[in-house]
Amino acid sequence: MMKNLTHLEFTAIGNIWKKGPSTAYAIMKEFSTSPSAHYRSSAGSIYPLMRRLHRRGLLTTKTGRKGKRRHKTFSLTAKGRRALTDWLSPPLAEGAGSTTYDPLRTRVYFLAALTPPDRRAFAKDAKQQLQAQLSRNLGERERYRTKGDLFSELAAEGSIAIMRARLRWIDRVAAKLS
Amino acid sequence: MMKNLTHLEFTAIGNIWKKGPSTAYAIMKEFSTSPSAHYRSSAGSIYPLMRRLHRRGLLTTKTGRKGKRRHKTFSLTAKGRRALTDWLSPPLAEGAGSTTYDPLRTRVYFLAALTPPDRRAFAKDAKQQLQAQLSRNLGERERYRTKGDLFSELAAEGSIAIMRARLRWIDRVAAKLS
DNA sequence: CCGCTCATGTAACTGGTTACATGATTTA
DNA sequence: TAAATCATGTAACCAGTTACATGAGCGG
Repeated sequence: MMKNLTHLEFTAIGNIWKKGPSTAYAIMKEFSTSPSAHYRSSAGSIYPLMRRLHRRGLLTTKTGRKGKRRHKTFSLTAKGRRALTDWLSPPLAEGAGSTTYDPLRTRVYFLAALTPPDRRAFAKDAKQQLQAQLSRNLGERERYRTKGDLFSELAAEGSIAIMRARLRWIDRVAAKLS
Repeated sequence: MMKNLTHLEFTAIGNIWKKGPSTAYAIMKEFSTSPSAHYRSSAGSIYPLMRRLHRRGLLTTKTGRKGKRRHKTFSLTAKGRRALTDWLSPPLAEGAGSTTYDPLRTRVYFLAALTPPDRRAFAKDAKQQLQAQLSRNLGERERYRTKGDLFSELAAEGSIAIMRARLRWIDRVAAKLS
């Protein structure tokens, strides 16, 4: 009955559930401050998305004013709430546990196309990027911890675990290159 | 000068470099047998993609025949080869080392929307999916090992490392839920 | 001879990107 | 008072999805 929403749509719904009634702008900001590159979404995607969810009956709108500035606040409907819990409940959509996309890994498949010194340069650069990202993720977890947001903290621990695994892996790759 | 190709385009180029001249069909099959959900591409994306790369001068075509059946074989040009090495060389495109998208992690952010028993059901299902995927990844590595394809084997080790990290993480999540 | 695989494509659609455009309010 | 932020949107574009369509060759 409820056909497949995109991951962006689910995340928007989830955000509204978590933070309460929000403007499209607030959702957009939330995405853009996320450490994951997947959620760097902009006005061009988020405003049509909110309209879509509204048309589908997952959100209600209320237009407010603050001085001369209007703003539209979106709230979850019962149907929207249900969409969220369905998304979180088994059976999880195929692919939820499947291999994630990793642009570094994809590159390693073709690393033989480089000369040995260039391969090492690749590994070095990759490692630096991973380390920089890891410290950002550690900061993110701290912020959630101090806010007392347990589930976001657990999620952030997920990214940390993955970043550490990728770091150890890239070290192994580098070791094989020398 | 060489503006951004998509990850799919780079992977197609990489495949041709690795396997030599290939038909669009062969590339398509290669993608569809990949364990990563990102490469489940189909005719509708791959044929236009190859044409695009050809128009851009990264590939050349040669039309052959086998009986009455025609097939177009694509080969890498020098420019295509250069696009591949550029893609693999530092500085790696921003985001190559950034946090990867993980549909399980995204869900955990909103897990508080479920009742405690449903949260545990989520974790259980997630774990099963991860385990199933992990064994597929182990098989993949074995296949590469026996073929003697070192870099693909290293790449496969990357997915294994990540899958294991996710498994340990989901266990920690499950532990926090009880 | 039936069904699968090889092989090539097209057409309609859709979600997301980039860039543009506007204007009010807040802050340095 | 200038710049940043809040807030809303549109328009052109593009890559990838789904579904359709065709036909040769091969193995059981």
